Amino acid sequence: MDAQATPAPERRSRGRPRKTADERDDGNRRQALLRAAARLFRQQGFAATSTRDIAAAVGMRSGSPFYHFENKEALLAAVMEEGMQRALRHQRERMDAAVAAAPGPLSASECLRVLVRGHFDNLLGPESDHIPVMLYEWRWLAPQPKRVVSELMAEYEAVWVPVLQALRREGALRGDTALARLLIFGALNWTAQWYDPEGPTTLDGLTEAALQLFVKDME
Amino acid sequence: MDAQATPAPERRSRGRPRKTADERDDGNRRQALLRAAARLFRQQGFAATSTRDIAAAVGMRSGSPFYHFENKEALLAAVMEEGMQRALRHQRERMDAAVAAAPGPLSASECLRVLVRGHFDNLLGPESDHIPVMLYEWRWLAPQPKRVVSELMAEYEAVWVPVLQALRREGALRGDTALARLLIFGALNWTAQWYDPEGPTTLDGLTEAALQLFVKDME
DNA sequence: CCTACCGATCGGTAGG
DNA sequence: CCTACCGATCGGTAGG
Repeated sequence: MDAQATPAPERRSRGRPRKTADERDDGNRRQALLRAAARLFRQQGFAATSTRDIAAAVGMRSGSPFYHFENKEALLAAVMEEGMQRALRHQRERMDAAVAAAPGPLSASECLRVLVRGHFDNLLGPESDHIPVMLYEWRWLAPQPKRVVSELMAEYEAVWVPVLQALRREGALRGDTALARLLIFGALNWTAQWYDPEGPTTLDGLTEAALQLFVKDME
Repeated sequence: MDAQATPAPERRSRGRPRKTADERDDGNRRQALLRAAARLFRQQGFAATSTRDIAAAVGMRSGSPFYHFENKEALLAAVMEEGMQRALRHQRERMDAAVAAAPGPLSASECLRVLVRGHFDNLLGPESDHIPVMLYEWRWLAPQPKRVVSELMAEYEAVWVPVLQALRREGALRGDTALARLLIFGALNWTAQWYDPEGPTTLDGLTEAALQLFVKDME
């Protein structure tokens, strides 16, 4: 069964047109794989997505993703790490922009609004597959990248802590702030399950709904 | 490769001890499969759990689950349907008990407390694998059971609607109640990702934290 | 990055 | 419910 008549490896011209130099070898093939992996891991989950699916999505053959990534887990790790890096950058940019635009210092609830709105961008905006993958496919991450991504997540969440504590001092938030933070992130992260960008609610509207729910004494 | 010398099917005595009459044929084998499936689907996800894993968990051979269930999807559907039926029953019992125990009528925030506390039982209590499976493996459910389970979920959520509307009338909740409900369920459902029953927080404590976060003007 | 594989595993079935 | 399978698919690799 193994041995069979193999046709001579004749040099037939490829079906697909040859790629020009700047389409190839950019390392943008790697980027294309990452984007496709993020989308498919989100749609179907890590376990149900084959490396063949990912290869096909970018026009490669089944073995080729392994030229760019050591294995399937490494692809997942790269998706999550890139997602978290981008989310962190976006969080910083939004916060800096809000501080720069405000006439005076930002109130704690204004800070929270900026953080929540930015989180919705990271979670639900365009090119936002990476973060839902990180949240919902976490169990498949190998121990080593798990530590790396955990630290990035801690960094992301650390920005929220003083904001929540300030709200608590104002009386706009009650109870344990650590539990409040976990519950708030739950409410926000769960939107990835039901939010429809085509629906009537905008990300700004969603942000207001969240603030009305979490923060007391809002004018 | 297919044809090979098959040893005569001699009647050798089984390695496992024979089961007594009341251990067998109860339909409790079906129940055992459901429990094992719920646990494994929760731990590893639907796609990564093999029917062999489930069979082995209850001491069956690889083909035997298909004597009880038509296919793997039917097992998942049964886990979710049973989980939702039990959750609904538990919700009704808790609510009835609270009404019976109270001296007067229940306030809206007292109602919400009962609902939240019961939801944590359904999600995090003992024998609570079914509901997290339903929440997190939803995408694998076939269209027909999806309709069935959807209706059960709608029934479960419908109990919350008048409670949230009453809170809104009191001023204890602001903004759109439909959005508030989705955000609240998100906060509650996400606890399945991080809550540790061995940790310092009890389900009662978690309930209080949730009510402090969601409900304004709590004494 | 493709070709041509391999060994392992999986859902499911026929027949008893 | 077990035995003994099957066809399909999967992650990954050697060699170019």
